Amino acid sequence: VPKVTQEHRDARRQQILDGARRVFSRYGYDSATVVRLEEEIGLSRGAIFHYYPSKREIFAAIAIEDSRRYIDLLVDRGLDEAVRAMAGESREWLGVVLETQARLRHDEEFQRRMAEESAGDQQRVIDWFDAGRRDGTLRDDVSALDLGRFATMMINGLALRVAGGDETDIDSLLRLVRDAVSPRA
Amino acid sequence: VPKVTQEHRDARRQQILDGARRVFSRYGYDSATVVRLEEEIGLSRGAIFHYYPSKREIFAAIAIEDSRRYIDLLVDRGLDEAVRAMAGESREWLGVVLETQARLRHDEEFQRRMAEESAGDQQRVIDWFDAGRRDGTLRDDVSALDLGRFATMMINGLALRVAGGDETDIDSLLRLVRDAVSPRA
Amino acid sequence: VPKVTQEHRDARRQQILDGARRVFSRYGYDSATVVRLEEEIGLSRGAIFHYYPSKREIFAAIAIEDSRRYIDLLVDRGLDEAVRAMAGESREWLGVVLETQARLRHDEEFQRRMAEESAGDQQRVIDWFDAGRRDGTLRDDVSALDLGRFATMMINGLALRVAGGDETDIDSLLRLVRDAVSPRA
Amino acid sequence: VPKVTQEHRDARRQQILDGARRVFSRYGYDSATVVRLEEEIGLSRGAIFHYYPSKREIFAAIAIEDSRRYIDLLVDRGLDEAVRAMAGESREWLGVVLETQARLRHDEEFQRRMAEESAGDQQRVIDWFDAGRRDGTLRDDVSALDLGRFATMMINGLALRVAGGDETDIDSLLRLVRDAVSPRA
DNA sequence: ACTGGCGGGACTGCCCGTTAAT
DNA sequence: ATTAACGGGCAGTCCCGCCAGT
Repeated sequence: VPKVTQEHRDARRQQILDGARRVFSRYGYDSATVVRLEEEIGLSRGAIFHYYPSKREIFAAIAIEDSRRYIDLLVDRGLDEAVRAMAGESREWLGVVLETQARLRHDEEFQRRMAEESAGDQQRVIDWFDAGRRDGTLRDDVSALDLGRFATMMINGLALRVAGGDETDIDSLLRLVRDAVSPRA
Repeated sequence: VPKVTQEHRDARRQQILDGARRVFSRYGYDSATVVRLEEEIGLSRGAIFHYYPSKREIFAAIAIEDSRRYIDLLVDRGLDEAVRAMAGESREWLGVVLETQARLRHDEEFQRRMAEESAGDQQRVIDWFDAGRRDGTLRDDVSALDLGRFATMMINGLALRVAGGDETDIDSLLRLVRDAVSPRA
Repeated sequence: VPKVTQEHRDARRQQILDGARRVFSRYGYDSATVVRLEEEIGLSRGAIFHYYPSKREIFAAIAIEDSRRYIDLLVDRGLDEAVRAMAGESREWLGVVLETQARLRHDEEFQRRMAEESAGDQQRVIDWFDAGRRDGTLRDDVSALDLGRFATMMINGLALRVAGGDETDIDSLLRLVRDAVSPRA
Repeated sequence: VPKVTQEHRDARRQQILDGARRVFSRYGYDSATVVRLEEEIGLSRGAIFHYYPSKREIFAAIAIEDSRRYIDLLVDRGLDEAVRAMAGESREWLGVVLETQARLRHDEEFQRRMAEESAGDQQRVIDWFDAGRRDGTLRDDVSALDLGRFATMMINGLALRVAGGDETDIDSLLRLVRDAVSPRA
């Protein structure tokens, strides 16, 4: 009769996600073996698979959590702040962003999973860009959809840089990005 | 089929690289098993490992070949044309670009290998941007190095999009990129 | 079958060693494939490699176990009894003695492993011969070290014979050995 | 139209056997890969397999050659000289003696091959010991067969020592052996 | 709730011998 | 006679997930 609280369960799930995030980021999905997950998380195989049915599901949960966090950042604080925040972010998070892209490319099942889960999130991004176009802070000769695509490309490209360990002059970068999306003189 | 001409050997090596590129791009490095390589290349294990000592070396050879091709494109035809060409490029190539980034992040040995191999290539990119700044086609309030970084980020971000199968309005994208790197009015 | 007693684990380890000994002895180290180990031991790859990290380590464990047993025999019961016991021994044990010699010759890593492990055992043999020389049961015009070497050569040679399946008249052999090591008239 | 002499062919066969002996002795039968044979012999795969149908046959040829040489030594020069010569012999030869014993134990096909080939040789050894018994240089209370067995055991044991790289005081050893086989006072 | 023993599939790379070509 | 490309089998071992046991 174990009888544990919901809080305990939630804490365990978060413990698993946090440990797993570090491992996925450090080694990549395939080299993130279950043994490494056990070590980093501090729980046994059995416990981990008690909360999540498979390694893939653990990764999906992390991917969704982090993707949502990135969109919140953009919508709440704006592109400028979002880029700046990301550049200063932990390499763990960025590593997961990129690993997610890799899974999306190669794992159809995972692709479906994420499409379902993040449909609403995509819309929030487009809405945000649309609002910017209407209030004059963003150029309106390019569609909100294309602006969104551009922003995502930037972010992904940036993640690739930072996660790869390369130096980046964030101010120069922001100047270029701002000039790309601002209304033309 | 021994005592064969150098042409034959070169053709075989290219056959291996071309088949392997498709497999790496389609499945990712780890899921590109040797069985899949055999099937796609059309040669047996024995033949493949006769020409390359390991799967890793095959991948490295492809990565170097493709990286060089991407830089040639930029230097010879300009950023605009390069982006346009890439967007229309085969998903195989883009897949390898991204898979290369992933290996760079997780595989230190591979990282060293590539650093040695591509030292000169990096310089060519910076030189090209420097020339653009001096003849007034690129803005000069941002260093050539930072312009190069921005371009690489864009390219990588684009690769991520295209390889992921997403639609992209290339003209809108180019307008944004051009406005980012052009001299301010 | 987890959370199991220490007895269970010890029994499993012994089960692995006993099965493996038969296979190593029957086929030799290289031809003792993991499949054959699985069959003879009656456990899966997963189970076997759960207890020992590699085939080499399994062999080392057996070699150490058997080497110790042979020395105990000599020290406790004397050369005469030891030879007699060995000649009547299972071919498994003798096979391992010889396979150990082979590994020692070709596998430097294994050589180091065994040297560390059996340093003390070598001394026990020399001490035993030294005691024999002093109490007059062994000749004293040859050093204890050389007597020990002779005995080991005998034993190994005998192992080679018995393991090879050849008949041996053990009484004749013992007469020769006794006359070799006894004090001269 | 190659047109080579019989001398050329014989030289090639000897070249193969000599190189292969070194490799078999150094690495053991299984780890003596064909690549290593090629390197040490200085001929290509094709050439080697042109003269011998398989690796196994090369080894058998060496084993027979060396076994005959060892018996010649005993019969022509006596036990004392034979032991002394062996102890000073190249480790290559001794290595092959032991590797032969290993093959005999594990490879039935090889066992048959050698039995056929060396039937006459065994008889020569027994005859030699029988002669020694009759002319009084060897004890006659032990059969020639058992004396032969003892000698072979000693030789094999010695080979094991020397090939293993251990030091041996050959004079002490000879004293022990001589006292074992000489007529009792 | 949590542990860890265990099964069995799959991976890369090595190895021997054949054979087309010179 | 000699080369080396090539096929394909097989080796060790790692890895995920299941489930018996506490």
